[in-house]
Amino acid sequence: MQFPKIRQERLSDAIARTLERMIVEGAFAAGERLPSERDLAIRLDVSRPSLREALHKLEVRGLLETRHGGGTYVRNTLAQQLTDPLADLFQRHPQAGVDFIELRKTLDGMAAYYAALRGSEADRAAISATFDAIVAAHGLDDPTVEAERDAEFHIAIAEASHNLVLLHVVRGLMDLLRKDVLFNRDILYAHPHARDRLLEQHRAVHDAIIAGDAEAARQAAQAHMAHVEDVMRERRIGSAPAAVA
Amino acid sequence: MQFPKIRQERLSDAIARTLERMIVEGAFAAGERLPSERDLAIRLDVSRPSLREALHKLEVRGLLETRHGGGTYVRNTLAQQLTDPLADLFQRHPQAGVDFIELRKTLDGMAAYYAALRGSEADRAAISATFDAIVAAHGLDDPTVEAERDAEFHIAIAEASHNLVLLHVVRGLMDLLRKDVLFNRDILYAHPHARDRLLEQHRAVHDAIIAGDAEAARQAAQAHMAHVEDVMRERRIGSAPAAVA
DNA sequence: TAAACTGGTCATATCAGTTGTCCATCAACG
DNA sequence: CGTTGATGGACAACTGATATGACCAGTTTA
Repeated sequence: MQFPKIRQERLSDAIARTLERMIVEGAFAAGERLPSERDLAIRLDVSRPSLREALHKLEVRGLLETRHGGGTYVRNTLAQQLTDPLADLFQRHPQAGVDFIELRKTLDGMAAYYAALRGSEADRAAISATFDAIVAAHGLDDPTVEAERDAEFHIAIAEASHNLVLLHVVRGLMDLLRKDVLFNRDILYAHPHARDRLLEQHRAVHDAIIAGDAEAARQAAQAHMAHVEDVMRERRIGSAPAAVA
Repeated sequence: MQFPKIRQERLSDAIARTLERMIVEGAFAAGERLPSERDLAIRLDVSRPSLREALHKLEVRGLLETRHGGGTYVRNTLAQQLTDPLADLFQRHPQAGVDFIELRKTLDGMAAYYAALRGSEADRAAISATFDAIVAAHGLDDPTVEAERDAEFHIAIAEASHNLVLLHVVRGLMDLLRKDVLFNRDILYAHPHARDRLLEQHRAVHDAIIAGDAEAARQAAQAHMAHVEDVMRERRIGSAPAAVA
């Protein structure tokens, strides 16, 4: 029988992992200075030498840079430092990004279907609110705001489906997407014309759900993801995986 | 800004968690004697006092029982000891079992569709092998064997879909199912007539995939899960959730 | 019935982490 | 421009966790 060797994690590794996750999740922006070592140690409830050991590890990996007497700063290029196992899967399998979209086509279609079927007035209000936020973001120069509203729109639909397991899975996948490990979503929103197209697709999904037309909602959601899939495939032709993922 | 307190796990807790997972996953059956402390300590690559501390924790929780000079044994009633977060979700939401099946209807339909579309000769051979194992198990009195083959059949189909993300999600959900936290699957297989029906449905899925008929495969897989869903709903009427979950 | 194997206990050594202190550098302010 | 405060850098001493090794008591097996 196979027994796994037990490896106890060093405290400094646990600290490093926590700080890395906080950086990835946006708690600290690139270029931002971290709280002082003394302050961080108190907040994380660890000793300063242990914290310093962790900070050193992150610095060695290029995530941070420290200046004697000046503080500790977050460096750029964070996305590719991720260590999440699923992210690792995506990174080791260039095909996985397309697989992800393919799965989402099915899941989002299902979510839209049941949202149209079961959504309450409150659900429809929430979906409309997130769609209105997309429309508002559409007028901005910065495409990342619209991309973020996009994620919120899909979560609202999954919530309206009233299927807890689906919501759990969709949330997990969207959280991964938010970390930008699948593909650079900004590419998707880079051109205003492309953004116009995405907005129309979102509008179709929204209108079908509000109208209570389950099958139309499913079709619209799947058409939307099929379009995203096509863009994904186009982008991959001639591109190194690293440039996209 | 909110900072999580860092809590380093004790070695004995890590050992306990590993042993618990092995027990839950069937590495040790109820009533079975564990390897000796000296042997386990070597295999897990930890010291004997640390292992003993872990075993003591599991004994206090009722998972194990030790006899001076006689060995350490696995006790019964393990399923309710689970701490997996998703399992906790299911336990706190009696509706989640039906949600799970509803999601699987979509995921299994998708898996069957792509398995029929993309499956290689090796994939079809693997699917046929697992289906043959179901047929062989069908003739046995013990329905749990057939239920286990059922899970392997669905995993083989997900593998044949050649979508890594789908496979990952399906594996995760099937692993949860294997832990029996969703519903007592034995109910599903309790009556020979019910088992006959499930076998026919599996056969329809198998035949459509082997024939390369993607849409028929999807329909068959979804019909199968719709039937399971119906049985789930019937069983829930008049039953306390705990009796089923 | 004795030997081997098991669980039970514990002294000692080693290692990881904490506490506390001090030094060097840098930034802000008067 | 000098001083002060805040920052990173370093380390000795201490504490707690874990490992090593040895021995005792109970059970099983040959």
